[in-house]
Amino acid sequence: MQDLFDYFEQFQKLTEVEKNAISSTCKIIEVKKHEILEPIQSTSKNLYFLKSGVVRIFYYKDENEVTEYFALAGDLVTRIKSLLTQQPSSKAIQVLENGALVSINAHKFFQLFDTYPNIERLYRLLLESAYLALVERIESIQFYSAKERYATLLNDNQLIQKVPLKHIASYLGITQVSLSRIRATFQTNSDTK
Amino acid sequence: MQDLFDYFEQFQKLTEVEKNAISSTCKIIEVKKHEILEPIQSTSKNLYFLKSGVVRIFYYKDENEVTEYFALAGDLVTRIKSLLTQQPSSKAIQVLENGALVSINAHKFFQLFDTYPNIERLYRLLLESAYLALVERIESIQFYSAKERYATLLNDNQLIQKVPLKHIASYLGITQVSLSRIRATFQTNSDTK
DNA sequence: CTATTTCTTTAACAAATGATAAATAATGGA
DNA sequence: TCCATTATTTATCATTTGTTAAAGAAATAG
Repeated sequence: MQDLFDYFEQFQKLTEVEKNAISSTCKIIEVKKHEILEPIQSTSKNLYFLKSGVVRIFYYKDENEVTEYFALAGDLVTRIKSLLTQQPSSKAIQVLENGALVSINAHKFFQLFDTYPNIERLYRLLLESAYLALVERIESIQFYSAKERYATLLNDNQLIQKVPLKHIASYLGITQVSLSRIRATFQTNSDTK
Repeated sequence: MQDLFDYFEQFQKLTEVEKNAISSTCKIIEVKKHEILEPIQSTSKNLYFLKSGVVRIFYYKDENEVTEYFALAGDLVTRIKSLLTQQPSSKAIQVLENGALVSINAHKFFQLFDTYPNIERLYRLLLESAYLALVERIESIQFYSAKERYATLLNDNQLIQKVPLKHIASYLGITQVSLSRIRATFQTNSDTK
């Protein structure tokens, strides 16, 4: 669990008591490639912290899978809307590479807030950080071409090596064919446009 | 200030003491059409709650204005990245229709968190709500055509009547010419696709 | 190791959007 | 009210992305 606390403490310093309280809401689970960690239509009960491996969140739009989010080691993974509303989710969490994650019982974790304001603060800071990341993602989606977004992914991420390109395509909001075309232009001409 | 508290109490019930504490961080200001409330390159010090009028957040991408967000009465307005990082913002807040807003001093407001965990909770719940709205916006941007998004704006919003179409176009991530074309198809044929 | 399935690329054509220019329409200030 | 400015639409052509189909490459199960 140390890696989880290292991550948390980038946001908020925690006492041993607080860490123990958090530990009591967590368990470590191993996951295997292709496994559906949380299926579509289930109601989310957990937050996950990815220790190793790769997972994604995806959903269907008109028969087609759309990947909404990729997580690598050190990332948090949640179907947050379902978690907060306790409604069934239209999204699923799937494992793309074998790994291990910390599963945090959200109900128990949220209950800690009344006793430990510092844990609520940690959570608040995590949310702020996630919020900022989303704002940047919106700018990237809305105001950059697919080619520019792919170029950014190439720089930012080890993702390209680890996940099927069809998932990358839907994550970028384009078809796989279109992504192939874009990739082809990167072979010869390494502009970004 | 009552409308602000009505809004807040949808998220978290507040005591009189807490409301007074919040009031001490606020002032009401009147704003006029075209006024730049916070210019580009300034560092954001305030959160705003719009009592009346219309404002937008915009920035420049390659000489072109891009509208990121519209706020109507009852909405919160923040350049959140700058507010949280205290770095100069690449974005500006501009008034589109005369109105009034509650300006909340962020530094003072955040300081209340140590004394009033309930106010931090309120803020946390506001963040959660804003986060969910962003997730939905991403889905809307990434997986619906400009035409579908415009149709949604038509239904959801009084915005269309109140703000110049060029701002709507950049908000939708398309050119004004393209929006004009889309609007033309709505005259004859009221499909959405 | 081979066969089958899945993934990725390529091609050809269609549809949507962008860029530029010009024509109308609407708005705001003197 | 009239003029000047700004906003919106229309037209034309270029570019990007989508769709469908098929071929080639890679991964996986038996």
